[in-house]
Amino acid sequence: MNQAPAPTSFPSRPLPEAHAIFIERMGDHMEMEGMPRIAGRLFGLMLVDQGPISFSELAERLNVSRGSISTNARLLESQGLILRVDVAGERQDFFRLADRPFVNMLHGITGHMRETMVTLEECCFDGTQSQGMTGIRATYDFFAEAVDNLEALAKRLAERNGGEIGR
Amino acid sequence: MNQAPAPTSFPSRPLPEAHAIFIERMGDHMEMEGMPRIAGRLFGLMLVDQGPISFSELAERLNVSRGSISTNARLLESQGLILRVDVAGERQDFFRLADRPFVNMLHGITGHMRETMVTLEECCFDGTQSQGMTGIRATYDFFAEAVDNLEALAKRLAERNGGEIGR
DNA sequence: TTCCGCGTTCAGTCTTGATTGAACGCTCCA
DNA sequence: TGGAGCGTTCAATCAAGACTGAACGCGGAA
Repeated sequence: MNQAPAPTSFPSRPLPEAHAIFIERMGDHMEMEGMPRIAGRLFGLMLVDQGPISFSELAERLNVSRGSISTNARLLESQGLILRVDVAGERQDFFRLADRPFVNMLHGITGHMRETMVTLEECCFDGTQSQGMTGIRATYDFFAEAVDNLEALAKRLAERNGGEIGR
Repeated sequence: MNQAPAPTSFPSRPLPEAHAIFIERMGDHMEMEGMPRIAGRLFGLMLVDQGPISFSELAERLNVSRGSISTNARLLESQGLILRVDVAGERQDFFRLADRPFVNMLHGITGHMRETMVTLEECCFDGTQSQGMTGIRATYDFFAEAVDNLEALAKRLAERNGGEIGR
């Protein structure tokens, strides 16, 4: 969205064309989802090269500032999509893809939905019995069912070893 | 997000407190989802008062300009969340809640995901067999499974008459 | 102790997009 | 035919927040 550095950026260590496209697509997608575009590109890069990749190499291959890597790597880390790891004899931080990034992603989504549900409870259960209450209850029930559904999907993915990406 | 007119706005025809809170919460939620805040508040209003409500009454009750109602009502209409209806002897447009707004909402979500999947196919199936391909395939498969899951949920909701909100 | 490499933070810049209000065109009624 | 009511559109305004680059603080090495 904001300040796209270049329509398509080619990293210093060239990637197969398909990989480069994939990375940009993940940037597009994450941006649509309300996250910084760089976070999406970073996640995309780690999906094609599961690392470990050093902090400064990330900045080079994505053509972004170190500040952006710092911010966005922390973001992905906090969501359980990537891991910060030590590499023997190296002072730099290294990152690799988390073990089940998509399972963790689903948990992040349902976590947010649960938070919204908590704020909705204030309206749902205020004691009064007005006409409009049925729509509010229906909304709450919809959230509840969606959360159940997504968590069931997460559970299924987690139990399947095919759900494991990365090492 | 942008330019919130007031922390909490109370419509000209006062609503029960819980309804007013609910409307703002839906504004918050839709905003988080990347939609205009007014669209969320409008959807929230129609969930508690399923109408038909006239165009100008919507503007009054939400304390926003007619231009905003025009834009956002069209948006919700395009997503199948509300319906524009005729009211006998009235020149104004009226709106009511769609019959299964949440089912339609799910279809909108899966529609977007399918579009993303199409763009991913370009990278997935380019013939080459590089190492990073497994991550790309895993991403694609995750999307496919999530779409199946959400569409199954939509189908279940649609088949249940409890899924019907509005008249 | 000094220097250098490294990650974080923050002020500054810039883009996006939400919202408004006015102008417009349409339709219906007098 | 004129005017009023109605919905849409568009330029202008404004806030949010993405990204950068520089400054900073913290080690470890010389």
